[in-house]
Amino acid sequence: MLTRSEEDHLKAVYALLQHSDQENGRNRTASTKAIAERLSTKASSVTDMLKKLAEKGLLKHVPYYGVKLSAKGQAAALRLVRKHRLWETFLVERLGFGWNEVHEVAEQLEHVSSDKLTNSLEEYLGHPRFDPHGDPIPDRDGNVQVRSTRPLTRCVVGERVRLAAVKGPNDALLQLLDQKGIGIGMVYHVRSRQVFDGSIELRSKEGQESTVSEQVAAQLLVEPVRP
Amino acid sequence: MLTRSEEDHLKAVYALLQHSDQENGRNRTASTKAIAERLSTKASSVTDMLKKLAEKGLLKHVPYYGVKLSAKGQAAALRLVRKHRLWETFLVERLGFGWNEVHEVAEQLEHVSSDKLTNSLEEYLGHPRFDPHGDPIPDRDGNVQVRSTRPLTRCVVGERVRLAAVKGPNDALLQLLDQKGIGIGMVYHVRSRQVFDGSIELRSKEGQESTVSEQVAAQLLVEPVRP
DNA sequence: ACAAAATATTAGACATGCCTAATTTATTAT
DNA sequence: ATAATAAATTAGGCATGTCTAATATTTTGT
Ligand SMILES: [Mn+2]
Ligand SMILES: [Mn+2]
Ligand SMILES: [Mn+2]
Ligand SMILES: [Mn+2]
Repeated sequence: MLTRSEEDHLKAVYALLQHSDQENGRNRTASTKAIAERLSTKASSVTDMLKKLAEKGLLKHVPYYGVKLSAKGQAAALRLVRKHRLWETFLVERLGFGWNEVHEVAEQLEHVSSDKLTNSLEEYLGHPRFDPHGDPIPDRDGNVQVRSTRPLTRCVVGERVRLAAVKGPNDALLQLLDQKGIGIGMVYHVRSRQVFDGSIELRSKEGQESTVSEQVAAQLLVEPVRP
Repeated sequence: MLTRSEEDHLKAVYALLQHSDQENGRNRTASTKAIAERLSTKASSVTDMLKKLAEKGLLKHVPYYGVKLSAKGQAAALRLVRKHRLWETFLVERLGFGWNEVHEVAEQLEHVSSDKLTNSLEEYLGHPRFDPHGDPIPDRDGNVQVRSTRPLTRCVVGERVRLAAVKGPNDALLQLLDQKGIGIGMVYHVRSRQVFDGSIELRSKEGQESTVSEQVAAQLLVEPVRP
């Protein structure tokens, strides 16, 4: 049985390792400071918790270097991520929450422990594979759908892409996207890219034109359109 | 902001006061020992918590006598009861849980704090007025439906009654009722009552006959059938 | 290569919530 | 009315999770 704080620490480590895996090479390690920032605590508190989790065999801690998850820790983190994203999906799909309103509540709901609940919820939602922000929902065995996405900033003019996910589901960013009518799953034609500020002009399949700044484009993860 | 433990203590006090109000006269008080039993803790821990809650103005604590809820405490308890019963309803109605499987999970879910979540859930469920055990769900202002129910043991032969609620939703009891096909809302004709053991024979509107022991009958709360 | 800066850990403290054992107060039985 | 019993509180202790300040180690900049 893990406490709420233990679970949150594991999830933070998992998220940071995901990020660094994607940006730098494989096999990076999560830093104490980054974990503390993500959880709004202090580095010293994180060190304490890392020692505790290492003793429980959930992660490997090399003092002054950082941590990696053990198989057990990875599994626990994935179970939490699974619950978080299933609840987010429930809140948006069934209760009519906006995709920018779900994070805090899911942050609480994810800690409810009942396998029957988690699996029933998944079934009730029709086994969704992605959450409202486009992030993949791990299945009950901890398998995560892998997709080859890249930021919209890496696209060239003329490409057709589908918006797969939003990187840092920040509240203000999600509201901006709502206003522009930009949403997960939509397909866009990259019309132009300004040299001056890096802003990008998009046109949806339905003919809707939108311009996004470079800052926004960097947060939009797109995937190639199949056909 | 109340902690989980504070909330659970308030709810225990509320439940005990409800019980004693119904059985004895009005204005009874909840005892330290009863609270401890209900929460599976020790009396000394309860005393600590009662002092804390009294300082916060949530209840009135007269040492060596017992506690009553203040208006603030009553409101907080009712919010918790509301969430508990809404979640139980969700689990049964939407996720297909059995009515004997919901308590533990609802015990966790009730502590998730988000008014938007609670109210959306209520609306999603179609503003249910009773939970799967027949207990009334307080509305967002803390109003609770009052019904005049009595245990089946107080009925006389020949009466027609509707099963309104199950008193102590004990797991084994609920399973027994499931097996006999007895459920909330069903209307029964009281056919006979044995002098020897107090067992009662019932016949449902649909013609299904069931016999229940006195022990079971004492837990079945019934209300008069409207005509 | 070294000093300065950044990052991490340790030491020591505090709040919370729980426990056991000892003590106080209330209830009950004779 | 008093003694025995039950219930409640207090005292003292422990685990958890957090903090600040002091110290250790690594990384960075020149
Ligand atoms: Mn969380
Ligand atoms: Mn998400
Ligand atoms: Mn609870
Ligand atoms: Mn119930």
